[in-house]
Amino acid sequence: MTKFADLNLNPKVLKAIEEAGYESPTPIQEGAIPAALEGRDVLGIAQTGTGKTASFTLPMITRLARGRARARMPRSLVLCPTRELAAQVAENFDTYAKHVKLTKALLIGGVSFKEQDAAIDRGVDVLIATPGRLLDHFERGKLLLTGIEIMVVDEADRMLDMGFIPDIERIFSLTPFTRQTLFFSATMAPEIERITNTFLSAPERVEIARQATTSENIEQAVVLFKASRKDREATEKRRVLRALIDQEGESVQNAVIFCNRKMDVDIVAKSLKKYGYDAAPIHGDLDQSQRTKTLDGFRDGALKILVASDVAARGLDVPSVSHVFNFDVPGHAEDYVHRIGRTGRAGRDGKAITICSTRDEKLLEAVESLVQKEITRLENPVKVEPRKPRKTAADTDAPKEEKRTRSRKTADKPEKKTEEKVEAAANTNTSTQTEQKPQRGRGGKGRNDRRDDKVVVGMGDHLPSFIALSFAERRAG
DNA sequence: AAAAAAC
Repeated sequence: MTKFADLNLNPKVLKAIEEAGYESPTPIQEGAIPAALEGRDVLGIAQTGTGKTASFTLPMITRLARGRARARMPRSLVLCPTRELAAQVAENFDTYAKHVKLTKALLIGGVSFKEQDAAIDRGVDVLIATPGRLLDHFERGKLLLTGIEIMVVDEADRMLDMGFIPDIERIFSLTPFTRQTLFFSATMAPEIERITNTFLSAPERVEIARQATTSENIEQAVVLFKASRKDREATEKRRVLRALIDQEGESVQNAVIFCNRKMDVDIVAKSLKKYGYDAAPIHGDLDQSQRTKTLDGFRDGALKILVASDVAARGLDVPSVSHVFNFDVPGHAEDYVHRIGRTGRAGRDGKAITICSTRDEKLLEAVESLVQKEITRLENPVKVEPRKPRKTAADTDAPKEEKRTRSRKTADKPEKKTEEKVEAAANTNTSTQTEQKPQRGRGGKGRNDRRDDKVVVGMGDHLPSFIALSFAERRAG
């Protein structure tokens, strides 16, 4: 079996690898490192979790260990689709370059330019960046890409999904064509194929068998969920989620809960917190310091439940998670594979439970045909409640709160939008919660009096018809 | 129907 020691890496890099506790390269590393060390282009087809990052950082450090960077002329460039991924790559450089003198800068959005500018001015060997911020620096004339010796494109298929390909092409065109290019993608979509044909020359192609289906040690289940009433769908769905978490009990060491929308990420996280769960949200509308803080807390075990958008579905290096819950069935079946791949890593067992609303059954079919198996149906852990009186105070309250959320959303205060949404969502929750508890009588117009539907409360029978509709329906109609 | 990424 090949050892790192057989790979011609810089002895100082080997020492750091050893200290990190590694001895043998993964298949992608074994395939990519020798070619990269020879200065050849590499086309790596592999997913996260295969050791992809080290397959380019190790040879890069070895090659960059000689020579020094000049001001504003970085010697190498790594492009990543998300800020978190870029930060992870930077950490990887720190780990393996700790015995080598190497300077680096992390150029990502959401943080101030000042420190980034200063680092570039000093001169860096490695620039790790998301495309938007990199081009921003370039356009300010702060950066020259003509000194790039090695360029890495990480997670190219995700860049494609996110519409970054024009940016990537532009960045390629700003670097010398003599550069070495290391290009990584999980799939080879036609557009990716085109890019590699244009910008790579005689690459060493290293392909790691794709996890076409999901790993065997992940137990998968789905709960088919139907709301008792349209306007209570969101509330009841959150309730199903809590019941599922409770049902798993102690076996939930840590979990990621995925939602399809950022707003739901906020609402679900807020709601879980309210009910005493240790949960925090992460998505692209939260500011960067918050994102970093939350993710760090989750990594070191201080936070138990991460409620996430698909920002966390791919590429995020979250240590093995015991559970993944899909609050929504993902809109793209492939994302299902990425999401549940957050659990069952490194041979450990994991469990993935998906909540599927009636309207998402088509999406579930798509998922099942992709993973090529039928996902075990789980009984809805929330028992059907005895029929409730048709109208309660909460029923008239809740839509009012929603209405407020909506009008606030249109206010021109973009910087506070997210915060207000959460706040409004929390208000919605409050009324929701009340809804499930027995109502206290209120000036003789208590619950019992209303059972016969005789007493007029709030708007009484004169409910504008749109109020009874869900948000989605209002928007659609 | 969405998320991500620049200010």
